[in-house]
Parts: sequence; C-alpha cells; structure tokens
Amino acid sequence: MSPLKRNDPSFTYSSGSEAEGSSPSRKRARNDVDESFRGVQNIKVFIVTSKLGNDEFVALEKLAQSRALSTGAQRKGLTVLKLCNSPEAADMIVTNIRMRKRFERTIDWKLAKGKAVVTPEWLIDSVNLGTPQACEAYAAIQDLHETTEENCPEPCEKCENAIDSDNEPHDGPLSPTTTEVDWVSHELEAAPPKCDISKLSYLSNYCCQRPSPLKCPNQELVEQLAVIMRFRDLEGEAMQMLAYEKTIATIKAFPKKITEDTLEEFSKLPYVGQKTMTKTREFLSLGHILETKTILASERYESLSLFTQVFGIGASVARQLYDVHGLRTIEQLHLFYDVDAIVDKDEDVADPDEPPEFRIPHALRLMDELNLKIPRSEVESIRDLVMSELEKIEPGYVGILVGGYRRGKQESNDVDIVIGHSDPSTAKAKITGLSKKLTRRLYKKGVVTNVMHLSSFRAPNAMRTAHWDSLEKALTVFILPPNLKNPKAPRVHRRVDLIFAAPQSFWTAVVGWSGSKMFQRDLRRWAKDKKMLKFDSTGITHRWDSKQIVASSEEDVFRILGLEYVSPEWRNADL
DNA sequence: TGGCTTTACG
DNA sequence: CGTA
DNA sequence: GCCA
Repeated sequence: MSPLKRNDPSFTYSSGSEAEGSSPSRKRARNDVDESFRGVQNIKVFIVTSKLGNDEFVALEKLAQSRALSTGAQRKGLTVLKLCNSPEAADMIVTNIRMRKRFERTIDWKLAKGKAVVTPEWLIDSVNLGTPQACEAYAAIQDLHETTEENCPEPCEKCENAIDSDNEPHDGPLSPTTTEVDWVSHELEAAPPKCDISKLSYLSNYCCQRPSPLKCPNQELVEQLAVIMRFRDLEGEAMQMLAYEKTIATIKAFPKKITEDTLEEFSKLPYVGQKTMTKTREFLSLGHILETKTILASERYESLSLFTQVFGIGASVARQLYDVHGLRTIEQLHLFYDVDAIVDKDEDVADPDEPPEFRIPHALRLMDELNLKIPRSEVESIRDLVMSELEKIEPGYVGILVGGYRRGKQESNDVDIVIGHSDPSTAKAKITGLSKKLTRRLYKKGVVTNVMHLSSFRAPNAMRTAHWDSLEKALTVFILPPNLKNPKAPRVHRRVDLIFAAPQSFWTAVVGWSGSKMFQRDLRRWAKDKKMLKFDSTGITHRWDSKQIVASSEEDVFRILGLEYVSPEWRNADL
C-alpha cells in the first residue's frame, strides 16, 4: 500500500488525551466530515527553534499552517496540524537537533519521552503526502527512537499488513475515494521549503528530478508493461528491458490518468515512443496489452520467472535449465541440484564459528521463506536487534533502515541497514572490520544463519579511486529469535544486507541504498552528464582529479549534485 | 548508429 | 554469470 | 526501445 493510499478520510492518533479508540473513527463515512468537525484530528506540534535558521523556522511554521488550510478547503482531510507555543501542550516535537545532550538543554528529557520527537522532514513529508507519516523514519534523537515510535500519531494502525498485495485495487470500503487525484493536487499545492515536489517536473528526462510515488494513477498500465520488461530480461534482451524500465519510470511520475484526452501529452513524455504508444492504446481499448497476455500464458515465462526467483540463478542460467535440461518446475530443480544431499552434508561439517556457504542448493531450500514479504514491523525488529548487538560491542553506532522500507513500502523483500558511528573522530576505526565482527557474533547467537557475501575495506590499489576503502557490506540470511510475547509465531528466514559506512561515505551510502534502482541510476547519469561528477554510494568525486566532496547530510548530497531534494517517498521510479 | 550507471567480488 |  |  502506498503512503498516498493512507490518505484515508479519517485517521486517529493514539497519544493525545482526547484520542478515542481508533478503529471506530476509521470507519466513519467520509460524508460525516464536512458537516461537523467531530472526528477531526488535531496534531499539536511544537517546533524547536534552536539549530533552525529563522527562514527555516518560518517556512516550517507556514507549512504546518498551510496544511490545516488546505485540508479544510478541499474537504478531504481530517488532519489538522496545530502549532503550539509550549512543548508540554504538544503531541509532537519537531527539531533539527540530533545530539541527545544538546536536545536535553532545550527540552526536558522526561517530557520528551512522552512525545514523538521528529525531524523537520516529518512535517514536510506529512504535508506533501497529505497524511501524517510514520515517525519511525524521522526520529530526531537516537535515544528517543522507541518512544517516538510509540507516541507517533498513527494514521491507520497496523491495518496495512492485513490488507493486500501490491497488485490488487486498494480502494476498499474504508477509503471510498481514489487517491490518485489526491497526490496530483498536492503536487500543485503551494510550496514546502525542502522536499518541494512542485519544483520537480514529471517532464524531466532524469527520474531524480521527478516525483515518483509508490503507486501512480496508471499503475495497471505499469504492471502490464512490467511483464514485458521482465520477459525481455529473461530472454537476455538487456537494452529492451532497460527501455521498458525507463518508460515505466516516466509513467510512475506522470500524475494524470492516461485517457483519450491526455494521450497526446503522454506521447510527448521522455522514453515514450511508438512501441509504447501502440501498447498503451491497446491497454486503453482492451484493458490489457496483447503481448502481455501472450507472455503470461506461456509456460516459458512461468518457468523462467520461477527459476530466477532462486538466489544465484539469473536469466542466463534459467534459460539453460529450461532449454538444455528441459526443466520446468521447482521440484525438478531440487532434483537437478541434489539439494538434500548437498545441504545435509554441509550441515554435518558446519563450523560453529563461521557461517556456512550459501549456494544455489541452500537458496532453493529456503526459497519459499525468502520470497515472503516482510512487514514493516519486522523490518524494525531486525534493525533493533542489530543495533542492540552493536551497542554491546561499543556504544555510539547509528543505523538507518534504507531500501524499499525507507521509500514507504508496506512490505519489503529484504532489509537494508546502513550503519555508521556517531563519533566522527573514531568512526573510521570503529567501522573497519565491523562487518566480520558483527556477522560472526550474530551467527553464534543463531540470528544469522548464512552469509552470502562479506566484503571489507580493500588495501589502496593504484590511483583508480581514492575512497573505495569506505564501505563494507555483509549480505546475510537472518532468522529472528522466538518472540517472548508470542512464542508460537512462525519465524521466517529473511535476507538482510548490512552496509558499514565510514563517515565521509555515510550520506551517499544512505542515498545510494535507499534506491530506487532507477533513481540511483539517474543520479549517476545526472552527475556525469551535467556536473562532471562521479556519484556512487561510496561518495561524490570530481571526474578530473578524483578528489572527493563529502556530503554532511542527505540534502547535502542533492545540493552537491545541483538537484532539488527529493524525499525517499518520491523516489519510487521502479515498478 | 552508438550508448544506455556502476564495478568489485566470488 | 549473478549480486549489491 | 528510445534518444542524441
């Protein structure tokens, strides 16, 4: 479910004193709203002025007020943000301060524990997305992370996991209106200071200049094109696949429903050419694309798709298994790879100190589990577990959940965490070698069951790049320990990627690993084409002298690249 | 018609 | 070749 | 498959 979808007509929050049970009010019909303001949710916000420029403060203030106005005027939201003059009266505290000590000098610590303490980005994103965002990603102070999460105003508590897969229409009885319209109007709305999507344009050739929501008004067309894209990939037609990826990315940012009326404007968008138009016309008249239907009906597509779901099997190997060995099903793969014999043998010789290898037979045995989606709550539990283990090694580590989770996806395929250290003077030493140290500890605890890949800082190698000694990563399989509250809850193996970043690479790593893939690709393309810079998750460098430019925040990365800031929720340029 | 992000590692 |  |  997209954050846009959470533009539910009514949401409640659990912290404030006047909050009532949230599910009754969630079910209230939209029509009740305009008449009386019963059920309007006020979120009281206190903005901490320290560490905010005056301009920033005024801008945030305006933002909060504009939200209240726009919801009222458009009669489609019950969310009203109210500024208040004292932190005591507030539900939420917005601050630019990150260090606990400095924060404590401004706000009483005990008081803060009873509130959600978030960064200004929470305010900005909540207004842009038209609904209060989960505070999780916006906790301003590391030590207040948990209480911030607990005290966060919830738009729709825990309903997401039960709802649906990504393919289904979302508009159930609880959200009678379409959301597509909603985000269009937000885009046209006035101007928040930072992630200001009105400064972006869906006409740009670079998706890093376009606002790309999780779900777009033409999502069904996107799904149909994605089938062709995957098929081109499976058949080894990489450039055709790339073309479809670009077309899809363009459509993801197109804010209007494609109809006969908008078809002409659509045809002028970048990466929309003749082939795309033919298929779009088919979709408009038939409700589907002809080639898509053919592909979906083919045994070849079905088998190749299945095979490539196995970690370690790509399109090339999948075709070989299909064409040369005549395999069609996963059962046949199990026999072909002799899964039982190989995995059993490996378990016999398992080293108690070092995690076992992870190859195709192991991936096949775990395939069912690894293909299950991961709810946000479990993503967070995994992060908490990793961070508490790091805390035991040495205090001061910081971790940010990145990947699809950070872009707002309700369910993730894997968990990505970028790990740094809060003390810049010792961070490099405290990060170096951590990848191995941490994975070994977690393996001994039984949390990490496999390590697919471990990379570490390399020794300086000639003059190619000056900074690749700044990222380590561990690609692992996790299984959470039994839940004490619910010991019988099924535990599932999960793919977890840990990225360890030296300070000079931390923010580029966060941007790089937040994705989406296409967004990342266009950041690099933009840096090269327009700025003579080289961008990747290890840093930003000049192309002529390889001298690194260090970014000190996520926004700084965009600033250095000469781009408007795009918050993660608007980086969903992939399917 | 050449280019499409990037590149080390197993 | 497959993975990030 | 689309673009410069």
